[in-house]
Amino acid sequence: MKPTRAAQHSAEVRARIIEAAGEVFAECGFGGAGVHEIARRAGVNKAMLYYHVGDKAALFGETVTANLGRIHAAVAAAVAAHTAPRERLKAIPRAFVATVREHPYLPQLMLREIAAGGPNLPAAALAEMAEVMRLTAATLDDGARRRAFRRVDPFVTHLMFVGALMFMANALRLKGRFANMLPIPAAAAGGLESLSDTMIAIVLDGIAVKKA
Amino acid sequence: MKPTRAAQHSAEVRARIIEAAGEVFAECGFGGAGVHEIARRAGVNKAMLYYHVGDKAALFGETVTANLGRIHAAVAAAVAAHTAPRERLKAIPRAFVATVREHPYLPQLMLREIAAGGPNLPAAALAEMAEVMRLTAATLDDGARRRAFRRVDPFVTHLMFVGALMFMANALRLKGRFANMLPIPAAAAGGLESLSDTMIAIVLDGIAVKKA
DNA sequence: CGATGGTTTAACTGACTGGTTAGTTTAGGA
DNA sequence: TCCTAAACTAACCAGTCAGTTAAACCATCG
Repeated sequence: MKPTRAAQHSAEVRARIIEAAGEVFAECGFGGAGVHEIARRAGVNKAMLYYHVGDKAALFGETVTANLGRIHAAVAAAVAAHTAPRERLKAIPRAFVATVREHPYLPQLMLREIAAGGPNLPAAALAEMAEVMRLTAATLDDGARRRAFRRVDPFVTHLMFVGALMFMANALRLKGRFANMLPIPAAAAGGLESLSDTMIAIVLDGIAVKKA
Repeated sequence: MKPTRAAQHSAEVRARIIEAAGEVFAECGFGGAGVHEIARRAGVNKAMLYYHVGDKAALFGETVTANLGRIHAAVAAAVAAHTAPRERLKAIPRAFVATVREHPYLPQLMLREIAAGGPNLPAAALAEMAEVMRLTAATLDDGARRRAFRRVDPFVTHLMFVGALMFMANALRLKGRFANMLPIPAAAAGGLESLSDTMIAIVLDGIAVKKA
């Protein structure tokens, strides 16, 4: 009812802070990140972090929850946009990749969060994760009902997709340093999109030759 | 030529330090880890870290390289122990899992290292990684020659296996907090071994039903 | 015995950390 | 125009950090 100019500005500052926190936490980890640097990148005084958001842990929690929300929204839209099981399943990693393209620090942040074991993860963040997993499960179930998919464990499948994608997104940054010791892999040249598409193709049709 | 008692003791202290460093880096990340805590767990004075190994970055590099070496050795042994392509490929994630069972902090450490982008990774560590990837590639190539496997990108396949495994190993620690919001997944009850076996089965035979 | 050199220790330093607070500026309604 | 509350700042605090140093320990060997 009252989107006064002040309130708008306040929300914008808060958003800037959370975005900056995402970058810094992704680059340095929770322990390595400094609130001073977060304030610097957000272009605000350090005390404003505490005024608008809270202490370092709150900053972290807000950041992670916001990013999980983005992923959830993207995956939900992708699933809704397709009906054919195969295309629908393919769309899930693509939604991840598209979100990552907009927020390049996201995979780093997520990997760090998972590695940390989530001591600073609010329940809301867990709920977002569970929602996304449910979307994968529903897609797999729908595909199985329509005789397009075999019945596979949705929990394992989802973890595999997400884990592999997040890992790949981060591993890509090491590509340059591998140049001397490995033949440059074809699929890596196209970036994360290419890796993702190659992966989903392998998982859909399997590695083993089809038995007669 | 001179495994004097003193030199032996020195090597043992060094090993204790590197083991302790692995634990602490895994739990807290590079930035969050304190050299004081590493020394405490190793049961040595803080200054001994600098005497036997070096500064914090050196400690980290040595730790990561040592653990990658363990994985490399385990995977190499697993590949050598099997000849049938399917069994050989299955053995690779199992080797990972077995190594993780002996060193529970390993997946955490690896995930954090990948997330960090490896600024403290010595070339030796990269070389170990490349060697392991080559083992996967060789297994896939052998399987394809023997008409047991389709030709798939070995780079993507390897990253997918390793990424998914490391991610799952870490995600398992969140299992308890998901209990209220998700039906407890069957495969998760058996721990990482079960998840790994389920995953490899999915990837080998694919999600899609086989076309006639 | 005493000298030697690798090993270990406690004490210390200066830089930096997350977090607070007293006080100032700005916007908006009466 | 004045007043109030929100937004903001600079300075500061107490504690922690990685890293150093000088002195002491101790096994070995002449």
